[in-house]
Amino acid sequence: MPDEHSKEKRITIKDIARLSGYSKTAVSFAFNDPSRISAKACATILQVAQEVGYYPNPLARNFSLQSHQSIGFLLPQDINYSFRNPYIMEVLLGIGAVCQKNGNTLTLIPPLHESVVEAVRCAAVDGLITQGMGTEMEVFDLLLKRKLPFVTIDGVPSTQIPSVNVNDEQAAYDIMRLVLAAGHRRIAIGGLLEVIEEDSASQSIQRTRLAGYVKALQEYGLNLSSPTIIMHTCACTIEEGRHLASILLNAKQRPTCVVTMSDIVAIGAILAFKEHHIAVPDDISVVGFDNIPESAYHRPSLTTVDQPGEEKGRQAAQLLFSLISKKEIVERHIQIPYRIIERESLKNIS
Amino acid sequence: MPDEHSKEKRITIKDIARLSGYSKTAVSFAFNDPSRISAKACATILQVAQEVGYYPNPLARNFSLQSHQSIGFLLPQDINYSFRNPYIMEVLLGIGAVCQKNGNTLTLIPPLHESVVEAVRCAAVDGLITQGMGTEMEVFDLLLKRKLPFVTIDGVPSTQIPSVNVNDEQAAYDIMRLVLAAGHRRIAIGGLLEVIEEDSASQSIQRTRLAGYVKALQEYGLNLSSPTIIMHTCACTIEEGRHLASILLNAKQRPTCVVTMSDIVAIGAILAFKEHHIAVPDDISVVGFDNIPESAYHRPSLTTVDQPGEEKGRQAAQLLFSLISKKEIVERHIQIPYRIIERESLKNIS
DNA sequence: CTGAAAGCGCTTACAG
DNA sequence: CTGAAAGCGCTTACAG
Repeated sequence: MPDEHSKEKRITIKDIARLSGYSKTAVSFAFNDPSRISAKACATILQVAQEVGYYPNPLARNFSLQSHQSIGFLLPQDINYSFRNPYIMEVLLGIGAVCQKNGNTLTLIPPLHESVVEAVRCAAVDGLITQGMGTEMEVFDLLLKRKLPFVTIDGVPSTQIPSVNVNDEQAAYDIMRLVLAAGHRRIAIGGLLEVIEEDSASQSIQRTRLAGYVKALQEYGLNLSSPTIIMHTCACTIEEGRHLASILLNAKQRPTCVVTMSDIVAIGAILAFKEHHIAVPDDISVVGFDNIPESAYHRPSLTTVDQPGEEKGRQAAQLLFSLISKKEIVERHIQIPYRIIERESLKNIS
Repeated sequence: MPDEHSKEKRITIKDIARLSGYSKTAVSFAFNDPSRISAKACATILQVAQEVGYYPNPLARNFSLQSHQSIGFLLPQDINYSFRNPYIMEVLLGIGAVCQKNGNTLTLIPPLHESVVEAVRCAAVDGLITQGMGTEMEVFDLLLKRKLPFVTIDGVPSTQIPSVNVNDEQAAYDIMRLVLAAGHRRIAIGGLLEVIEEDSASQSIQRTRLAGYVKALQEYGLNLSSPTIIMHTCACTIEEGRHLASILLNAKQRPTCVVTMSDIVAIGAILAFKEHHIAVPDDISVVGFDNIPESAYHRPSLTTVDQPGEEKGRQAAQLLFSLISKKEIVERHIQIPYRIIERESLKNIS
């Protein structure tokens, strides 16, 4: 009986109004715009609130204001993959830093019940950033329907969709040229290519990069159908890199160079080669993409394409906040510079 | 005039009710519990919703259900520090994996307007996980007032507060003993110690670890006041590790071993020593804490305490979800095993 | 099976 | 300066 009123029943604005003798309006103003009420009223209200430990319920507040004070980062894959990729972590850091500066939280949105679409439906955010999502995904439709502002990172730039990318085709072209110039002609290409095979209408960053590879190959009289060019689909994880290597080990004609679309895959492949006593780059060369910090430390260090994940995250978040606040957007398509990084993992065999 | 009604005005449940000829109740059921209405009603409603691209507003839904479908991860420091620490990333991965499994999002909560308290006030989550927060923080008061379930990782276990830790005192004791057994007597200790100095009533994991160090030192007739023992406060970043090293370089009597409370600090220190041509471990030994992946790759590899960040994150998240759903909790204080990892960075000088 | 209505806890134009 | 009241868009007992 004594703690009858402490019976769960969380305290609301109503209680504070009653307790302080002011209206709910006044209580609300005390917290949000004290200048609208007298100093005395404000003091009394805050005092009472303090005593009973009241603070406006964020959920109700957000609902009333129709805002979440949070943006989302949509993970295209299982979190166990995404989060193990240092490149994604760099992107995350960039996004997070901007959120922090803007007083927002950052909502990580993994596939819900294994469905990205489902996750987007339920996402309680003011806008979101996608990473590595192809245009084939119905996700974008949904986003447009929900009128939820969003920005893609490593998506395929289409005029309607705000994006942050490096020039993927050019970067892919550059690194493939480097490989070819080093004398390699038997080349394996590893990337998330299943998308491409399945649905020729769909676009993805892998396809964009592939176009760059092809352009370079053609200059050397090669193409994807050439007998010395092997393509193999491969998700963006270290294990898949290992797996890719093991497959190549068993190929009749082993390639002299493996071109991957991700450092993490390249590193996985190198590890597997090592385990099978295949020396990189002496027996086989490997090149990556991203230039994650590990690619410099790793032995052999990785020849790769440097793209600044953190900067991409930052720019994407800034763009998103501009979209949310409906500021005039100067440019909805941001292109970040990349650099080819030559290190140890590519050997000149010419 | 033609697109008068497309005038922003997002569609709501009301519109679907009107359009479909059913009530809002029916529309709601169509999405949440189709068994409560006729198949025909459901089909009609879903059909209409489909056509106009309607889906229940998550914010309103959450508000009505009084749930966010999201848990928070409270970052004690600037995101630029937290996110650069691989150990934190491991914890994050563990938490994230459980969120994904439970169909929740994970809200990253950086200090809001540089205030952790402010951040907690505004956090729109069903519960949260803190990492590395001392008991001195008013944050816990607030959490209790808001009746928000929470779990601490690397906090100081107090009976009222659910926690996930290794046995920090014992682990610290073990590694310090290892250092002493290797013959070291001039020892520098680096950790976030300012808390301790400022407020002796406060508790923190650093203090717990320090107690372990002291216990080991005493067995060798030493204590924190011994002239050969140097303490230096040091935040948990690679730069601070560098800074710590530069200070020790200038000490009159250089220590023979640096004991840090974090691998990232240890690595920073080693890098700085290297730059000053001080060889680790030949000129000076360094030991860490955490056993982040880098500490195995790094040259010299790091002697350290292995604590599984991912596992800690996972357990903390599972515990939190249990608290939120008010399941019977078997154990509110989880202790995870640790291991001392002996590698290259500690030299035997006896 | 179906729907009118209360309720979730705030914010904020509006009138006084 | 102050407060009654509408509104944010859902969910869900409850009555029919």
